Amino acid sequence: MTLTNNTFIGEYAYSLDSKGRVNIPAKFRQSLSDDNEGTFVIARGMDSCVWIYPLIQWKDIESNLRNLSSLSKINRTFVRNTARYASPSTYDKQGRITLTPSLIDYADLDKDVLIVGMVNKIEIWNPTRLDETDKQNLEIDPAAYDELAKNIII
Amino acid sequence: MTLTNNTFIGEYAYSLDSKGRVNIPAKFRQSLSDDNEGTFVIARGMDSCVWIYPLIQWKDIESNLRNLSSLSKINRTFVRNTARYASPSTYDKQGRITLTPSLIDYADLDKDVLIVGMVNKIEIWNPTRLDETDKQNLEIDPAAYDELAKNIII
DNA sequence: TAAGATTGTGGGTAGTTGTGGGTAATTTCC
DNA sequence: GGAAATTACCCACAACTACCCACAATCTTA
Repeated sequence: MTLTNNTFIGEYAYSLDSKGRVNIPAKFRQSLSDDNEGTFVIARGMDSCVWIYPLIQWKDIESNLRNLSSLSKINRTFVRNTARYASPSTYDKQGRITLTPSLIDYADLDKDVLIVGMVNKIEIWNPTRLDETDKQNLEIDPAAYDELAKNIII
Repeated sequence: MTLTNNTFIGEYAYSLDSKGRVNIPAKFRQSLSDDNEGTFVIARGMDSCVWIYPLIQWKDIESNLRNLSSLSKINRTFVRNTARYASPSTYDKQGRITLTPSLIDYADLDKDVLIVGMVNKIEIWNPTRLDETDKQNLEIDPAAYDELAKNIII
């Protein structure tokens, strides 16, 4: 049973093989709508993890970047930082995508990885790094949560 | 897998040979639409790097430059600086374009170069120069940066 | 419960890609 | 006009990547 198209929830323990491939959980693949042509775009996450977008979602980001004039320095920096670490990856017959060495290095990925559904995108983590990040986040400012509460009903 | 036509993302470590040739990453060449006839226009970047446009994109820029009245001094300067160092370059059977000595000098390129996809164009960097530029950009106004990011949901 | 289908993981192979260098054609300069 | 330098085109090879097949474990279905 899939929820909405291009929507990803849940957590999976998978493995990264010697060729830099990770399987995308079957449930996630089923959720990916056909117009993505089996393609994701992998990029640097804002935490030390890999972000995986459905292709059409990335195209949206891309068209926004396209409208930023390179005359302005801040625009150039923003476009560069966003586009630089991104690359498309179509899954193979087995449902795996290939990560770039640069991203594997950035997210400090080893054999065992954790795949996390983030609703509109997917995260790939080194389990240890995620633990650490979780612990740090316990110290999150309660006031920040209150602020967030204004924007979302759960 | 290619994204949209004439769209370039990702980062590649390539090398500039003794004849001033650099390979254009295969993914970038595949993204180049046929009406470009395998031709790019190389120009001075606004940072210390080389900018590479698909031919048809450059033609667009040309027509924009055409509309800048030469009555204004800044227009004249801008048009001159943009047009002056630009030159077309068709890639060879191996997928390489030849850079002009003047541009190699401007971007301070050595053997090892970094090729960066900037969505609508390509940048070629001396890796050391890019590092330096990255560091300088940390001093960029965070508020302005956030403002940009706010409009693009990533 | 048993048979069949699906899913995650590993590895082999053929084609592609990046890089170096050689030779012929073209241009530049005296 | 001819020599020197530059440029454009071609070939070769090593490294890498995409694609294919195989198999075990799990889930589905009758």
